[in-house]
Amino acid sequence: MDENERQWTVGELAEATGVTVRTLHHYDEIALLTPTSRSAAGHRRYAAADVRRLHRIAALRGFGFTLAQIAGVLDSGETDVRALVDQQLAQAEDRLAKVRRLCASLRSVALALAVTNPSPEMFVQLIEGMTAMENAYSREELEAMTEHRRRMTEQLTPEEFAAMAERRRAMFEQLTPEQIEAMRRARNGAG
Amino acid sequence: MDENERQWTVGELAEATGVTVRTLHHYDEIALLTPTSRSAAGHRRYAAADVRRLHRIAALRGFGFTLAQIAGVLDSGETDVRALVDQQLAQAEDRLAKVRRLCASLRSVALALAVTNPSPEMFVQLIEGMTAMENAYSREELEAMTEHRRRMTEQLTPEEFAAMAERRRAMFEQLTPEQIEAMRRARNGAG
DNA sequence: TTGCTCCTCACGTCACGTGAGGTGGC
DNA sequence: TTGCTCCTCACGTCACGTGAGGTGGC
Repeated sequence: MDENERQWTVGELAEATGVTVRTLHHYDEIALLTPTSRSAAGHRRYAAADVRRLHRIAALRGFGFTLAQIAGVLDSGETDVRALVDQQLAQAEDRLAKVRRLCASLRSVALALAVTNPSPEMFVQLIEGMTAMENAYSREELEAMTEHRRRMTEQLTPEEFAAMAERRRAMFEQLTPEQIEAMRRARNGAG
Repeated sequence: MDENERQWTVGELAEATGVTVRTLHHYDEIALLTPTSRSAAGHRRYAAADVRRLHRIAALRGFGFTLAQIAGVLDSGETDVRALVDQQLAQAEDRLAKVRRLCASLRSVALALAVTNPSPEMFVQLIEGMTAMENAYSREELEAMTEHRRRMTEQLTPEEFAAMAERRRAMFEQLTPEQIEAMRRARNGAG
């Protein structure tokens, strides 16, 4: 609009907003944020309108939207924002549940490792044992999900099965009952 | 070991364990899980030992480890598992906090959208407003993090600044005080 | 002989990171 | 003239997904 309007170079804009220069190049490449003009030498010149658009992009990114979704919202007026948010929320809550379980599992493993520093083999057996425990403690999930594990177990020879059980027992024997209880609580509690 | 030992083809193993055939191909490519033998025609033949290794891989993946880390744990005996778990836990707790905030934000946006179905422009302004609110409600973070936003605001002309404030005001005017309060609680509550 | 499974390339995904090699403005 | 910033390729990331085109065993 105004010839005297303040302009930004990529570097200036990057520094001012905290994104990288490469990110601005990328947004230009995919036509999400194209600078209003270029200098004679081909350098990008961002105007105030571009800066505002970048702010919007950053805000929407903070809400977990993909760049394609953001482009849709910013450029086409026909986006069903309600469906978009609902879908995004469902995804986020799904991830939340997963990350919670992961944290609980890792915390209980860390707890076990705080008292012993096992060899990698023992560590792997601890993880396997916990994975088995997890399955044992959510029956419905186990039923519903698959019979994979059981089928796999059936396919093992009795000798293999016994060896597996023995390794697992040996692992848990190293822990005190209190530790095992703590692990269980960590797993089932505020997941 | 035993010539009569049960063997699996890729398809059988995939079906039995719930991973895809492509995943098994991938694990073979990166030498994470190489079938014990191949048939005359070059078909992969997995033995019981391979199946056990796949189980271990799956268990470790469930704990969020990368394939490279898993290879390290399974193949080299020198891995510092304690450091590995601590690092993984720190990462997971970080993600947990982020996903929690994201969920809270999305829930409050969904709440606002439950009463009105705004145009994409209004929606973007709502998001921007919430981002601003978020910053307003965690002073220390704002101080600590950067002055980016403030610098950006300073770079706007007074007219632009006023227009921004006006748009934001118009957006919030559409909401009842109760809705705004609920949004605040959603943001600050069980984050 | 017909299916179904198996094989090996090889490009695509998502949002950039990271050089490589060269040019322009103060 | 020296730096610093800018430019455009173009490959790499991570864990596979998805065809493409062809072969092998029941």
